[in-house]
Amino acid sequence: MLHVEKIKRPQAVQSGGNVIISGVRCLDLAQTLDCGQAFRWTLLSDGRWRGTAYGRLLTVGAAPGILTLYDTTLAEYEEIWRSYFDLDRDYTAILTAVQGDPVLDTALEFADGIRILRQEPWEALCSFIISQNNHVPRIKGIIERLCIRFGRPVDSPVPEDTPEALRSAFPSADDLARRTVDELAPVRAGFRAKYILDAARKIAGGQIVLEQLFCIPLDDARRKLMEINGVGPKVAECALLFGMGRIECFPRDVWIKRAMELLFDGALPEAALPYAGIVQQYIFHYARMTKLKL
DNA sequence: ACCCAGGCGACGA
DNA sequence: TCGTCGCATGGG
Repeated sequence: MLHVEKIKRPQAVQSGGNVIISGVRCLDLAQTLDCGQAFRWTLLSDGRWRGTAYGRLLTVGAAPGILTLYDTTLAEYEEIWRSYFDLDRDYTAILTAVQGDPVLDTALEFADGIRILRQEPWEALCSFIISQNNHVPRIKGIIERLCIRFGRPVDSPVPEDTPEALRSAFPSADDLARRTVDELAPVRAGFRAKYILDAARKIAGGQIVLEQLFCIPLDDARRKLMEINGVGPKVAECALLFGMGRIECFPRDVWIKRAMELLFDGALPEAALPYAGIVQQYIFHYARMTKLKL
């Protein structure tokens, strides 16, 4: 007997030069692109967002249940953006699974449109090396200057009004490995410059292969990343969560430490543990939005 | 002007 | 192993 199948997977169609994706749930672009997980997206005056990832420039807009990717193709959607926006993961099911704790539920109301983007591993690692002891606006500035100075031009058509920084891809580890601390000075990364170079060199030299860290045991992956000077437990956790799809990772920055102490008595609810990384981002966003103080 | 930030490494006890 | 301190810089 026939029955109407519930649409679980988003459906994408080409419409003129754009790709329109329907059946997209739990995606708020402002929350997702400006919640401190990625640093290369900007809000345009018309309400759309523009950013650069995987060497491509993208302009994206959203309506309830609909995501529109402008000036791109279904092929590029399948190659990059479907995974980037984590569209094959059922966030509704995750929200349902972790609900039940009154405090966590409050955080979820602030943040239930956040998705964990699947960023490039090297970009995530390098970005979170830069993030240490730093404010989000300044992290963005450093990454902008790094991309402008050392990144290669994006492999996409670039609209006229595009900010300079988005015209360049994130510089590869290979390209950065050849630079010196002095050459990085204009980026104004401070004491982090030497950390960026050590990371770039260990990856360019093959001592660390980021693609291997997607599926090996977590503690092995953590140890490997922490071979880099300037990568400790927090940065390693961020690289694994945001760059290598390890959603059980739980980076503890100052905001999360405050929230855990103040709101959760030190530990997440049991039901949240398999999705700790996603829940972490909900809590991070909630804590910052409410200026949570001890 | 001042505080502090999606921390980490070095150092001493 | 654990607490403390300096680090470069600049946004709010």
